[in-house]
Amino acid sequence: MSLTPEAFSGRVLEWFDCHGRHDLPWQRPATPYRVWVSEVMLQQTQVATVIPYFERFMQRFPDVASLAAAEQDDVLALWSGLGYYARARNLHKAARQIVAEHGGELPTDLEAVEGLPGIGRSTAGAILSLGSGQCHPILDGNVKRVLARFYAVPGWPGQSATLKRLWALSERNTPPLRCAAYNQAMMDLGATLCTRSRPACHRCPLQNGCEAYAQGQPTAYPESKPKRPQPRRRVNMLLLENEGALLLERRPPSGIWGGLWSFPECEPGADWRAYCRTHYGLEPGKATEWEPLTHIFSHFRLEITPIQVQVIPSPGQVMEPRDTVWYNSRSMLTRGLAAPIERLLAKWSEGDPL
DNA sequence: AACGCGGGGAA
DNA sequence: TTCCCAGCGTT
Repeated sequence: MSLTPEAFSGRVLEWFDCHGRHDLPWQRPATPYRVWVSEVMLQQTQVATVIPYFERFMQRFPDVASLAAAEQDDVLALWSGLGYYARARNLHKAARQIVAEHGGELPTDLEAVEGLPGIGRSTAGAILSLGSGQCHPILDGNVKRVLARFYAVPGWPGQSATLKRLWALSERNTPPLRCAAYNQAMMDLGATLCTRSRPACHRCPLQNGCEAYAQGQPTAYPESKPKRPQPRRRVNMLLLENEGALLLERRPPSGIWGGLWSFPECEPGADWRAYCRTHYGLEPGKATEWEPLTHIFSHFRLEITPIQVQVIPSPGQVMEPRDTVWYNSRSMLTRGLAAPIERLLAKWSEGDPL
């Protein structure tokens, strides 16, 4: 015999008033724009990590108009280190779309919000409930976990049947009154008590009635994604150095580290000296191979072998038309950099004090 | 070393 | 419709 929706949301709201989070940066004030930016940052990232990024972002881009007017480089620069850079590209694209198609204000219609790049059903529901006082259900990772445990929902949320059930449960329990508080409460519950490992069931307002708890194994829900072996990829990164500066090149607009700045890459077996000449018009000289470093993605591991090469412009060769810049450790770089690239630059700067 | 996160786009 | 992609922090 499970709880009525009113009883479920009542318990959650009562808990929220005492133990929920009421002073997150995007809650004061909770405008649609601020909630939007925060929700996108929170899509793949935990609250503690997001907070400093959010503060910097709001300083630089306080509203839709300033974000829309910015260069993508400046947006990616503020996103450097957060990961999943498609989020930043979509945020920027959506801001321009809002200026072009919605008069510079976030639309207040659920379907219109959901139509913006980077915003799906859950993020749209969060923006309009937390930011505009409307009532819509949400289903982020925290809510999925709480509901999957309380109702012992089998399967993992990547399966369409499981996802459908979870959405139905979220819809059913979301109350028309205090909807924003309820949504925030469910996220807080999942983030602080009903955590992935070691949930604090003894403090949970939903303990009584929770089917996973009754079974004695709350962490069995939601089931985890079936995993497969991870392929390994190797790449050489060329740290081309000339007069105390390193060559950086912008990566293609989509894919890994899309739009970010990185080093020229070359296949492990390839002739990187010839590669320097033909693609960059640079004559390679003295070279040092660094210790490889491994960067882990969810679906593969990337083994990077950095090769530091002294280069001079080659008289006979011309650099191909490429999006490049010479990085000098004294110059402030306001461009997006992936985490391992940032580390390599730091390491290079240490070895090359100016 | 394994895990999880929300949405987009290709298959 | 179903996979596959992506980058960190946490455990």
